[in-house]
Amino acid sequence: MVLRFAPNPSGPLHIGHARAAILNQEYVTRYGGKLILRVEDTDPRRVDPDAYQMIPEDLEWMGVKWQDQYIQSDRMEIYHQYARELIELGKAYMCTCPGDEFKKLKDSSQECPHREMSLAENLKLWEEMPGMSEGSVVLRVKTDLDHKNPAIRDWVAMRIVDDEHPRIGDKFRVYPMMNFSVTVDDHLMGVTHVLRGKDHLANSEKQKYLYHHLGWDVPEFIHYGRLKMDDIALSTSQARNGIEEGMYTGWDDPRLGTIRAIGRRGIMPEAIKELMLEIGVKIADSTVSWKKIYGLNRNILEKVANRYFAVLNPQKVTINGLPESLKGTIKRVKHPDFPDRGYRELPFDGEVYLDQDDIENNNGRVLRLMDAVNIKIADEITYHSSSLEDARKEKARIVHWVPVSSNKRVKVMMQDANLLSGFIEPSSDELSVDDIVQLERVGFARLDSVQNSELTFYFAHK
RNA sequence: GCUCCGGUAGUGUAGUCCGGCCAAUCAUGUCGGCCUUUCGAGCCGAUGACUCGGGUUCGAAUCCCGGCCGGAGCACCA
Repeated sequence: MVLRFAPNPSGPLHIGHARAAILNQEYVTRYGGKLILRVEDTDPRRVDPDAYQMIPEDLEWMGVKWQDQYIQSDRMEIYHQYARELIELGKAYMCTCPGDEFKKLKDSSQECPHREMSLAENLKLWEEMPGMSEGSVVLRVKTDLDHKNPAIRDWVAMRIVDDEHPRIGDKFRVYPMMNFSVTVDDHLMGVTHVLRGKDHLANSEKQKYLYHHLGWDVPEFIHYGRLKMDDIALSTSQARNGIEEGMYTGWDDPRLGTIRAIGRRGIMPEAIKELMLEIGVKIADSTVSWKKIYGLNRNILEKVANRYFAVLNPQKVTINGLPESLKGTIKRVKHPDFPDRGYRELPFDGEVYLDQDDIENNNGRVLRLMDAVNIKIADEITYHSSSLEDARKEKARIVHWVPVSSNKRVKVMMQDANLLSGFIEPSSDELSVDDIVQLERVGFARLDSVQNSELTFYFAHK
C-alpha cells in the first residue's frame, strides 16, 4: 500500500490534519507499505513559507513517519508535460470563455465553442499561455457535459497566476489546479489509497475522468467526515489574523487548536493518536469534546506525572499554637503508585501558603494539610490536632500547601491564556522543561520554562 | 436551488455490506461508592442509544420506501 499525506502549506498543522496524518500512518503500519509526505503548494497565494518547516515538525511530534517527501512546486515541469499530453490526446482544451459565460453553458449542459477546437489551435494557445494575462485562459479537462452534477463538467486543469511563488519565484505563470496535480502525482508516486475529507467527494469524481483519459488505474478513495471541536472553531486564516493583530502570542497560543499549541499544554501525541484511531474514517461528521481528549490524556499522564504542591491563589497563613514537636520536614511520595520514584521534602514550621478558596470555603471548620497537621479555620488559624483519624472525625478537607520559608515562584498559563501565579514546593527545582506533572488538586501541567528560578507551566487539564 | 452523502447513549465508537448469537460493544463524560491522606487522581459500580413512520420477513439497528434532521460540494483554493 502506498498512501500520502498532502497538506497545503498555509500554516502549521491543526487537529484536523492530525486525523489524516495519523490515519494514513496507521494504514501503512497495519498493512505494510509506505507513506509519502507531499506538500501541495500550487497556489502561490496560499503559501506560508514557514509551513514547509512547521509541517514536518508537527508530524514528527505526532510520531508520524514518512518514507518519501515531495514538494509540488518542484514538479511544475511534470504538470506542464502531462497537460500537453492531455491536449494531444484530445482530452483537454484551451478555453478563453469568461468564467460566468462558461458557467451558463455548463449549467445547461452545452459545450463552449472551444471544446471542438483543432489540436493545432489548442497547442498554439497552450504555447502562448505563459504570456497571456491572468484569467484570460484556462486548460479544461473534458468530462461529461451531461453529468448530473454540473460541478463535475469540464473542470479546470491549468490556470495563470500572476503572483510570485514564495519558493520558486516567477519561474512559472501557468499553475496546475489541485485536481490536476494531485492526480498526476498520485499516479506517478504509485499511491494506492487516497484518504481525504468528504469535502473532496466531488474532486474524487472529477479526478476519475483524468485517470481514465490517461489510462491509469484509479486508486481507492476513502472519504472521512468533518471533525468539529467544541470551543475552538478557529481556522488557520483566523488564527493567523489573530496572531498578526497581537491577539494571540503565536501558533502555539493555548487558545488555538494547532498541534503545537496542544502539545505545549501537555497533551500527549498518544492521546491524539488514540482519539483519531477511535474516530476512524467514517464519513459521518463527528464532534469531539475537549473532555474526551482530556480523559484519554489523563490515562497516559496519570502514570507519568509526578506530584507536586502548588498554590495558585496563595494566602499566607500562620498556625497559632503549633506544638514545636510537630515542626520538621514532611516527606511525600512523588507518585503514590510508584514509591521507588522517591520522595519530595517540604519543611514545615507552621507558616504556609494555602489556596484562598480553601480558606474561604472552610470557615469555622477543620482543614487538614496533607501529611502535616489539622488546623481550625476562623478569624485566627489555630492548631487543632495532628492525626489523620482526627481529621476524618472532623470530616476535614485535605488540602495541599506550600511552605513560606522555602518555595519557588510559579506561573500557570491556563487554556484561556489567563496567567495564574503563586508558589510551588521547593523540590520542583529538580524539574526540567517539558516535564509534565500533576499539581495536586490543581491538575496536570507541562513545565514550559524556568527563568530566574521562577517556573512557568502550561495547564493541561484536571 | 441543484448534486451527493449521513443519522447507534451527553460525546466518540463497535455492530449495518452477508437480517437471527444485539433487551446492542468499548471509551469518555455524568452520578454513586471505595481508598491511613488529591472534594478534583486512582479503583469499583451505576445510569444511558439503534431519528421517525410505513413495508418485506417467522425475525430488522441491519433490507426497501417516505418524512424529519444534519452535513459536504456546486471556484481559474486545497
